Amino acid sequence: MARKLAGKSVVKTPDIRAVAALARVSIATVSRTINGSSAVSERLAKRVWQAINQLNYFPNTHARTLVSGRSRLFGIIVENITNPFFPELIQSFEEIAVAHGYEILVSSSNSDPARLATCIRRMLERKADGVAVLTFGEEEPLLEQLAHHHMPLVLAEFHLNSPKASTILLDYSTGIQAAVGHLSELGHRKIGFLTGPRKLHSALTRENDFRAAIKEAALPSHKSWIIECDHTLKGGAAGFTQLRSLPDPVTAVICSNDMTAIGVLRAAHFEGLRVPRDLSVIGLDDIDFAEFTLPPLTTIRLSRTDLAHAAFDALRQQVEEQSLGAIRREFLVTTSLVVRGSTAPPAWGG
Amino acid sequence: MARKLAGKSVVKTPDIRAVAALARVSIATVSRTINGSSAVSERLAKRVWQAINQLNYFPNTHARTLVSGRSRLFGIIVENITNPFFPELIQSFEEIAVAHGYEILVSSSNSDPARLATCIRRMLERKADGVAVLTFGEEEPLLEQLAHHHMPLVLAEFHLNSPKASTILLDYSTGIQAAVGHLSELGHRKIGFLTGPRKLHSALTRENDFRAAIKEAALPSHKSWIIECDHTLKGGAAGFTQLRSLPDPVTAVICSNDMTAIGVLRAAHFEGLRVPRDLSVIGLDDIDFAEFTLPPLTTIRLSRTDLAHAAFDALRQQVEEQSLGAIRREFLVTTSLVVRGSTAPPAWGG
DNA sequence: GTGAAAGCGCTAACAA
DNA sequence: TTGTTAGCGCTTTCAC
Repeated sequence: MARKLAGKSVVKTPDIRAVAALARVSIATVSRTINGSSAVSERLAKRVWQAINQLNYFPNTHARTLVSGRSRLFGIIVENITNPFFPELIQSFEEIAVAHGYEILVSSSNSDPARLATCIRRMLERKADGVAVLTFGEEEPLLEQLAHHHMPLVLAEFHLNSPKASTILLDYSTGIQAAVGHLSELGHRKIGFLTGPRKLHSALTRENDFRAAIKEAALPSHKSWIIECDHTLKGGAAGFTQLRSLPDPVTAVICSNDMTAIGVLRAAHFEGLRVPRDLSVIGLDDIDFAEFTLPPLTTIRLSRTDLAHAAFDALRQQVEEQSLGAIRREFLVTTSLVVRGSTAPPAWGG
Repeated sequence: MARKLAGKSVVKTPDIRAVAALARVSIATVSRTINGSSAVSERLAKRVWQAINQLNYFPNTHARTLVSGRSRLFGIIVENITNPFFPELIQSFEEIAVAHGYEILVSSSNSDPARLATCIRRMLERKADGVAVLTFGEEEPLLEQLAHHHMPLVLAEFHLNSPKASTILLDYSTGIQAAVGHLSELGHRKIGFLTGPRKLHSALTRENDFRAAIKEAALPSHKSWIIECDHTLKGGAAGFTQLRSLPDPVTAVICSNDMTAIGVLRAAHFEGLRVPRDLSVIGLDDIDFAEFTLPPLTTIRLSRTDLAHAAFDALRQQVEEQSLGAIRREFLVTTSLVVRGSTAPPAWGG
């Protein structure tokens, strides 16, 4: 039907039959040669590979998926592709996946349950072999749906009660403790915290780890020193303003992510405050930009490559491990402090 | 085989036959109802939809693709997902695509021909219905391969001689002229330009447009005022250093993209220069960050949503338009100047 | 070690 | 308007 178009015959892309014909073998032999699924004599294998190269043949993944039930497609759902942390994460995940012969389906939920529902539906329709849910969010009810379809899953910071779900544990406390320790050594006593949206697990965990670190360091704390922001640049700027209006301002602030911290840097500048002289600022993530802010941002590094690796490994184990039982269910990714230029001893107060 | 696992029978995801059986119609009727491909009586359609909902059925896209030859998959290849311009672009493209029932396959070439080859191969294997190549690059030879497979294509700034390829023209000159005009009005006479890698079409075009604008404004020009950078933060910083070492330094600089400009901002700060008092800086792209640099970046805006729309429309026309001939082959996306805080009259020289 | 043949779930041509 | 049926390109029994 599409073979003749305006009288000009169109070359059809070669299929397994064309290869078989050229190599003078059966299509089964071609399939076996490509997949290495069972032994093929060297003589025939050679002829097959020759034919494949000659025709520039590659298998139709859809046909393959249809019969084998495996798509070699991994989904990755992130919170917000517009926060540089996530592209960097996706980039790592893609590299690893492609190196292992997988393709990826990217979606961002934008912390919107309706959008997440669409994402999930798309993953289901495309028959992803597994999905990494790196939204750090509060949309668990929806995830039940994925689990219900027996979709291998890996979640950040959340346990789903499904035999096919594993969890990546994020150890923020190591990095946060280091940050509080660093500030304390510098002489700061009054340290604020700009959290992310509290509906996010990750934000809540970070906040709790901060509280614990403050307590452990025997530093004073005050309710008004912890302010809920939204992990965006604008949110950080707004948070700063709120922080400054306090009767008894802090001398240092730790932010739930780098975007927030960068927002603070900017707002501080506009209000005439010099960082770090008048205020020390620490971020969390260590996005590529962090090194290029003014001043360069001291931050708690959360490795994207570690996270991507953990996510991919978890998924692959679920999918490829037939020895059910030997599967690792929990993966740990840790954090560490990177000291740059946005922290210094307090100029006043202390 | 997978139906019995540890003695527990697993529910198979429903197929079209299950729906047909439940609705007491043929599978063809189910297919027709879903696709609206030909009229189905209301009575039966209602029964079908009921069955679909009851079973929570959705079609298997792979089977669909196999028989129809259409995957409803669009590829998008970008230059570097780590430059915030591209995630913002991908986000727009994804939104539009999903709204029209398409899925997207994201890849980044990193300006590496070998990687681009892999990307192309992946698009071909997954039988993308079309690919938007937004690498702004110099990898045309490879694209011939895509064109050769009759893959509908849309390219930025490059004409491919294929009946299935269309082009998005980027009008940088409007924005660049405005930038030069703005600087000139401010009193600047010596304006530098930090280009991107010259192997990129876009970088070369921007540079040429800059030269033309300078000429038109009757401003002086000097070979050493144009420096090749690489569109990264680090590259911008390096470019700045080079610019400062000139015997007769410029008072303003336009950068080929925002990343470069942000790198300049940072390097200038470290060398003790104040922007914009000592140096005016203009970027290009207007990434989300541009508003949050110190000072906020004056920049030439290139709309991601416009670009994404153009790319999607171009692709969709190629794929869905059967009336060959009525297809638009060229799309135009324009640029404009956004004045913020990184430009001011020159303090000295002028 | 190799080939023949039965589908995977769906669309579309053809019949009724 | 509806149903029957032939594949789409591939993997995987099952014979040989």
